[in-house]
Amino acid sequence: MGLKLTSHIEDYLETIIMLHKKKRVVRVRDISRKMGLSMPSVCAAIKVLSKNGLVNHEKYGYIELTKQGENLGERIYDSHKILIKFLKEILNTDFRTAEKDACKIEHGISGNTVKRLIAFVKFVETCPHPEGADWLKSFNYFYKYGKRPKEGKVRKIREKS
Amino acid sequence: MGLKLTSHIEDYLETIIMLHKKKRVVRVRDISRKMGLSMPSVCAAIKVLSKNGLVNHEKYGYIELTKQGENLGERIYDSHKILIKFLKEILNTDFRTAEKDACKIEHGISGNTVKRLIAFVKFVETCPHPEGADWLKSFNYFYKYGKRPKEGKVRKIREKS
DNA sequence: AAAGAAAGTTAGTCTAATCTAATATTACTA
DNA sequence: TAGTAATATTAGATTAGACTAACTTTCTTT
Repeated sequence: MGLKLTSHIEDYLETIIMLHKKKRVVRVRDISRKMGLSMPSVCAAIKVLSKNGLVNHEKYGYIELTKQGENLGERIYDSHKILIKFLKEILNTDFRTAEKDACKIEHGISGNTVKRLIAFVKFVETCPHPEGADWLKSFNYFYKYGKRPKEGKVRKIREKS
Repeated sequence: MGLKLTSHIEDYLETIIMLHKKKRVVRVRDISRKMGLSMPSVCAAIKVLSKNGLVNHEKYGYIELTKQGENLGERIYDSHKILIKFLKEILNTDFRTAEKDACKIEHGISGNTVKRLIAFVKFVETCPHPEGADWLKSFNYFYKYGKRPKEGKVRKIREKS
């Protein structure tokens, strides 16, 4: 099972998955707009995806995901989502930064690391309240003031930059 | 302050910083070996770094970092270290995976996210023992068994794959 | 100090990913 | 349904980053 895609090509696949979830039908133009790339660039990428059996596409038609393409795309998209979650909900970075960073990070990261990250996010989310308050709130306090909150000290801390 | 480097060029700079810490003197061959790239590739990269005022290099000579190159390189290297720390010590991935993943992740990640990650790692490390045992051990238990350990249940869990 | 080995450079090629301009097809609308 | 607008494709250029082969310089060893 070779199938070596570049991270750029994976980006296209991920975008197709995302569009597919919303639109049911995906065209070159949609991808082009979403990714901010020219249509010829998209065309070229589609050809590569097609050659690798990840999409079906006949000239001037819609772009359909094959089963394989859907599987791989979902996997990539899952990494994306977990990263976003980690960046936004745990590190508490702002939305735009999280999106930008996730895109940079997600490719090439090993499956195992993603698995661990997923577990980690779950672990943190289900964390009991060890310090008399929510664990994540404690982190935000820590980030802001450089020290841990005293028992019962944490209220709401909104700090996004 | 423009100075737009590609992530590949940043990789070279980071390698130079790392070598510099150990060897005091850095040559093309060292970089080539460390990165597993040909010497001509390194030469080309050095030219770019040189044009951007990050290294001084005269033909057939050693490669010296300028002040600016050192500053930027250190910054990049710091991100690298914090990522490694997060991957290895918190997510508990094995050494090789951590190194590989850190390389993929580190470029393009925003300064703010790195700052938050640094704080996060510190926060976790200084975590009191809320569950009757070390927090990270609890995570490893959670990763392995999919549920939180009961009070006083966590011993050593070595699980690296 | 001369010869051979190691390191560094130059020249030229290749691939991936982008673009613009031009052309072709399909869709809309008057 | 004919004409225009939107979409898609092809052709061709550019850039970055890598390579090999060939050449030059420096180092080492006898």
